[in-house]
Amino acid sequence: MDQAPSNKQVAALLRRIAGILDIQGENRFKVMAYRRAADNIEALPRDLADYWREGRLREIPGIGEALSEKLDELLRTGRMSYLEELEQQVPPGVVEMLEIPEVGPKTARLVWERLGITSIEQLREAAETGRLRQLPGMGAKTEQRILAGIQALTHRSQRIPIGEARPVALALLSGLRASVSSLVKTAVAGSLRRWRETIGDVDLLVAAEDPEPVMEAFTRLPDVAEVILRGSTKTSIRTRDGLQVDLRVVPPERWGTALQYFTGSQAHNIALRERALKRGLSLSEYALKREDGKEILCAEEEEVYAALELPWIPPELRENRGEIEAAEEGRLPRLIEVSDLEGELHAHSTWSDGTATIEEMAEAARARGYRYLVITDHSESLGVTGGLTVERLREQRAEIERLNKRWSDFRLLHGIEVEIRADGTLDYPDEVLAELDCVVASIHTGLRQDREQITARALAAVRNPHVDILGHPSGRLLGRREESAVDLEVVLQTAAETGVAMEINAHPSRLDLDDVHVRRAIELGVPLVINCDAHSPADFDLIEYGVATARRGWAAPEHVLNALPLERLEEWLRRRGSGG
DNA sequence: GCCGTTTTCGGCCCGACTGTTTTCAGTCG
Repeated sequence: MDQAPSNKQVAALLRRIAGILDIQGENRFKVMAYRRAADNIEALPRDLADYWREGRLREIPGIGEALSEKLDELLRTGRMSYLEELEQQVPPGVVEMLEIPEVGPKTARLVWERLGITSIEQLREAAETGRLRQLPGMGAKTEQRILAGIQALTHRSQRIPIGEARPVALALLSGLRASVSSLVKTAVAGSLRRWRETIGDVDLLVAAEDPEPVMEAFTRLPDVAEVILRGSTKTSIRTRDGLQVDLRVVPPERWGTALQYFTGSQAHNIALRERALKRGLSLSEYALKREDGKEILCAEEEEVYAALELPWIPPELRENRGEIEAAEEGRLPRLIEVSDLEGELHAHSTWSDGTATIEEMAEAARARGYRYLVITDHSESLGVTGGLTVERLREQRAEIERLNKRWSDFRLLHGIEVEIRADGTLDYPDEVLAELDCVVASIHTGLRQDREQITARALAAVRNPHVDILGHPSGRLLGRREESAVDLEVVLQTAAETGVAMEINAHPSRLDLDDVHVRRAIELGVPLVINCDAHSPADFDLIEYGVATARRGWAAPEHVLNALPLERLEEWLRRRGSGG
């Protein structure tokens, strides 16, 4: 085949196999093995084809003999005969039904075999005309649930960027705290607590002696549009803007096991429970249970990990990507924190498309305790942003020098976010870039170029001795625009040679680099910068999203340039040779 | 299907909620 399938595409094929096997009633552990392999392949920092070429497929967790042979066939020939064979056995429409919430493999198989239904549309008709209820175990309510599921599928609530989910979750929690006085503890759990870049549904956890008034208050919050299910300890609602929120209430003495469990990830929890079993313990959200049935209650999360002979593991690492092994061996990194940061290296002002003056931006940065700020307005060719001509750029430098006379505890540096043009050249000649303290090079246009072309552009910037940082390297906008076709592996390897830093753009619509490539960058020795790409003083608050992404990529302060004090940062910039 | 400081064979996380049930199966996370 001319182009190797993407990791996402391979994962989709494996999930398709899992779905068919599931419908056929295959061993559920076999089905799970395919799904787990799909998850692991999707989380790889490099193309599966790279591992294949290097003969390292079986080093990927969850890939054994059978799967490596199937993947080898796929990568060699572009086909997978096992899947083709399976697809002959179950109609595609039946597999599609698995996408419907409330419809699982048993239901899909039942309606197919007993009623000959082979599409979602036929399933809808059968539910509407009351034909489903003639099947064993199915009644009118199940028909309604399936119809609601099909409805939900058609305008399905996609995973939303964390930047949209987090404020909603925090608002619901504070609403709950305001209306119930008996809450002992509250927390955001699930993927939000792990700071995943997108959120499927929001998990909230409350410790209280009596769950009933909490449940009651929760379903009455003003933002609640629909109560999906209402139990004694678990309630799910949908907010007006379509976000599903699950609330669990637990007794305070069981808070530790509950918070651990509801934080996930599922893969991390499974690994932890397996570890518990090896120690003669069974772990659930309620307690650790010994073989004699005696419960060990954990009021704090630390106690859960301690019982399993592990140090506490930060939520951002809980993806079963080696964190349990690292914890066991005392190799957990000291993850970077917001308070480690000394400054910001990517900020705009009214000189281009920012909303605040350089002075206002500087004072805002200084008020946060930063020691430095690099002003990086847009370069000339990005016309819509009011990009700077060389002449304006030099006027800006004078302004920055003037402002710098005010502070002894803070310093403005003069930089640029220079456009990497569609032909791969930079927006300013080298001698202009050489005048600047710090150069961020970014791609904003021609993002749909093919892999070869756009990678060549990124490489040209990474190889330019005046460039210090590659800005938002993948170009993605979460929920709105896929990443460009750029070959990040090649870019990172080249950056490791030239010493150019990669940006972790903290804006929650970008989070670019993502966690997986942050970890790869660290592995290759590429320096990182966590930048807000601030266009206003309020944007500095977004830094927590960037720090969380860095933490998910196992970043420690020593991996991050803007954790350096000013003097050492300037030294680094001077050594880069862009200016200084 | 995978995997191995109890195993190369025999395990593989654990529980809530719902509906159609009179004891449990299916789905979800």
